[in-house]
Amino acid sequence: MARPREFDESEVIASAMEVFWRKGYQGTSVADLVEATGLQRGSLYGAFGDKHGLYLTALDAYISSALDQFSRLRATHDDPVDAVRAFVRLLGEDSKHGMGRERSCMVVGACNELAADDPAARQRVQVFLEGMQGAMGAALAAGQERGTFPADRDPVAAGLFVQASLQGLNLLAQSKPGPAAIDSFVAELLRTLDSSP
Amino acid sequence: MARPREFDESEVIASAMEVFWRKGYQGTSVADLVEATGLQRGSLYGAFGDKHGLYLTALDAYISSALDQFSRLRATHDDPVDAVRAFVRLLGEDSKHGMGRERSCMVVGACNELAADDPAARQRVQVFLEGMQGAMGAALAAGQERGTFPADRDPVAAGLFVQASLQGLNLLAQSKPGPAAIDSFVAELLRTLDSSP
DNA sequence: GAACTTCTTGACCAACCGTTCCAGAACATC
DNA sequence: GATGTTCTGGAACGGTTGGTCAAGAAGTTC
Repeated sequence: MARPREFDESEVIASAMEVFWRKGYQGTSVADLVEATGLQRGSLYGAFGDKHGLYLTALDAYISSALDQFSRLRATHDDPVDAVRAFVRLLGEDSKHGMGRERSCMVVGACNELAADDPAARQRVQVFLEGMQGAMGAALAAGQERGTFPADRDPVAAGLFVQASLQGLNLLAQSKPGPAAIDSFVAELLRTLDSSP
Repeated sequence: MARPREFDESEVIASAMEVFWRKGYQGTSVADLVEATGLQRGSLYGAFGDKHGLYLTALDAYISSALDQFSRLRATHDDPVDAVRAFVRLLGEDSKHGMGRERSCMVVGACNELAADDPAARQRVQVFLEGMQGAMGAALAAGQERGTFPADRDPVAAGLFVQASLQGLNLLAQSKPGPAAIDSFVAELLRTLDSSP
């Protein structure tokens, strides 16, 4: 044994995630990371390998926190379909708050920037998609048993649809068309949860 | 008058658009552009100012070609709602073809990469959004008069929703979950065009 | 407290970035 | 064919990039 680390690894990851989230992978320089985390280059490279490794670690943290967020909503809502609704509303509010600044989805950023050429990043995107769609599909299926989601719909397809459609919020949030557009989008998306085929 | 240009400007823009579309703004180096366009740096800078200017030009070309694409569909379909359906199907097929390679929406890329810090790019994104949503809203409103779109729905809100939701295709295309997921998404999105509130 | 291991720090590096510049080529005009 | 203007090609530039490295600091173990 020898000298222990002076930093809290999870705090460093959180700081790095914040920067990568806001500026993207290519838009973030190592100097940015040094400033954001408070660590020097040597420590950063010693702990995470390189910039790419740190990005993947930050992306993992983002993904599991996003999945946790939905799990918590399921736990605090009796009706699983209400949990889905709450999730959609929550992301809509987030989009309005950040309004064009940093509030988009980090996974979408990873997808557009890296997924084509970077298998490791693409695998993370897939984990996120499958996890989110699985959780949503399960919630809607549970809703069917409770009678709160139309019995004649396919819960898996609906879960996939909701999850994918939510990406439209990125476009609306970052192009700043105003909160009304976001509210309209959220309302239309919620509407699809109530209608039968 | 003096020596005329040896290149076709619109061909150069098309080549540049292709590269920017595939690799993003920051992911594209001037060397890439030299290779793709066949022009040398001097000519490139002489004709378009700088990398940023060339990008904006390429983005403009992409946007007007996308708007044209929908216009053509309107012209070739009697029922305006069918034109919307055809557009959705077309983008779905595109997503399957490119499968994770280059086929995402260039505007979404611009949005994620530049819109936050670059007013000129953000303005382009807004033009695209408003143009697309306006065209879709108009088509759906025309459908209402023809009786092919439910009279009790808001065509503007529905147009915005379809347009924004289509961005979900980027996620599905680039994370390669397979053609079945894309078909499922397209089917669900088309379904929303038929159901009343 | 001596020895050993690991962490931290910051200077340093080669490679690449976007951009500039200029000499020479190519055309239009007269 | 001389003149003037623009375009082309490629060398060159300073700045930034991601990544390395060595020396000293800080613990842990015995």
